[in-house]
Amino acid sequence: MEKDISTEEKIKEAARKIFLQKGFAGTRTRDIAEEAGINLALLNYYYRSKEKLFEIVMEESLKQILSKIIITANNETTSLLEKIDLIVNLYTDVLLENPQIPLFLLGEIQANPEKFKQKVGISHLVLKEVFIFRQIKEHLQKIGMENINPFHFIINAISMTIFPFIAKPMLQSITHIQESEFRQFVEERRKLIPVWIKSMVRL
Amino acid sequence: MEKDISTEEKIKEAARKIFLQKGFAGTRTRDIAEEAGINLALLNYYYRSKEKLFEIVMEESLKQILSKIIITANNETTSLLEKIDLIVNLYTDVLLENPQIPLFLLGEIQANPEKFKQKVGISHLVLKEVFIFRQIKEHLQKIGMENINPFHFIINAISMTIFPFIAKPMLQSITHIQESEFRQFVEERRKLIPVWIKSMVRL
DNA sequence: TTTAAAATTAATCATTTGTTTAAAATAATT
DNA sequence: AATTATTTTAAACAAATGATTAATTTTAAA
Repeated sequence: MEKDISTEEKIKEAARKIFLQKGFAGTRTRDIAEEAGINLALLNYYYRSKEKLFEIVMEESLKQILSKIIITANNETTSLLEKIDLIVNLYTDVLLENPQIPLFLLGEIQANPEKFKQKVGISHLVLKEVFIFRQIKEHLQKIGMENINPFHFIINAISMTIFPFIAKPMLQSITHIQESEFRQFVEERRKLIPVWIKSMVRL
Repeated sequence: MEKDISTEEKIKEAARKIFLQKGFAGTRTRDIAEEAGINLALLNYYYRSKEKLFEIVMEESLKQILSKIIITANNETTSLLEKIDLIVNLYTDVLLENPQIPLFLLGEIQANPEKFKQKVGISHLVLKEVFIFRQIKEHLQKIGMENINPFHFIINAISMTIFPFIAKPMLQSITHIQESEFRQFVEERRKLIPVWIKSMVRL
């Protein structure tokens, strides 16, 4: 079936699985080797060090979670209305497939902020130039709410979409919720969040 | 000034500081000892093991973030309207003082779910018996939205309030946002979130 | 088929890290 | 003041862990 996958790839996938669950410090190279079904030395043979391997996983995860959304948010041809739908749906799709990514990324950055200062550093100004930012600003002026920071609504959409996935492990600890129930809950939110956001900005 | 603080307490406070930032696996007992300004052996002398010390920090953090909110949510004498205000304000207060708690707790649970299954395990049913749950349910019936899960609105309030703190390290990496700006942003949200929530449920 | 290169393995190394020990210093008790 | 209990310290231990080495096997090239 998936037998012709290279050793190199097998290691990266195993690393990804364990890094995402346990984080960098909580992961042992021996666990990665075992998960990948390879000899421990092959990890260093292909990737030099645990750190190098981690950086690859980290960068791919960052890309996975950011690239599409930034492109969508920056698209100048889609309206604010459709854009909200698109972003919520994009995140929901990615997170249903990779529910651990947000907690992994945010946790690693909190544990090691210096390491990421340069890596993902975008200037404060550049962020405000993302097109959706201007769209919200314009709309807020139209409805006489120009005094409110447009960033609030971006955070609202993202937080309501992502948070259930961040809280998932705790929710499962507290409530013993089933995977299917969780999925249904998220599918409901996929449709509800855009409605809520629109009501907030009177769209 | 704070010189008469006991060695035992010094260790716990140092442990708390480092555990919250680096997590259990990322923390070395030697770092705790150094932060506390004590001899390494004293850690084991007072707390037996790193694990025991960690459990204490963990439990206190859980209590810090959950106890007041649950009590508030379960109060039968405050209306839904004030309750929303209270919860958002309570969380904002706690998180401004301890911004790292959510990411710490959620990260540790994701890394080690089994450990917390029993520790914070409340039955699925019990959670639905928290009073605010019934209040939302009743209100939703009143406005003809009884088909929607009340839990959505609890998650909405919590996610919009907590998320900025969870995302703070990443926001700081990406945007180089100042501490004062962040604080102001959160203070704005303190007032806005209740308004948004109320508009969602037409209160 | 022979030879060179690449991939894999078992064993080992060096360092880190949680913990313990035994002695010394300090505080409390008689 | 003498004795006992408590606290603190420096040193060491044992296990864990990331990485390397040298030999072996497999694959590719000549």
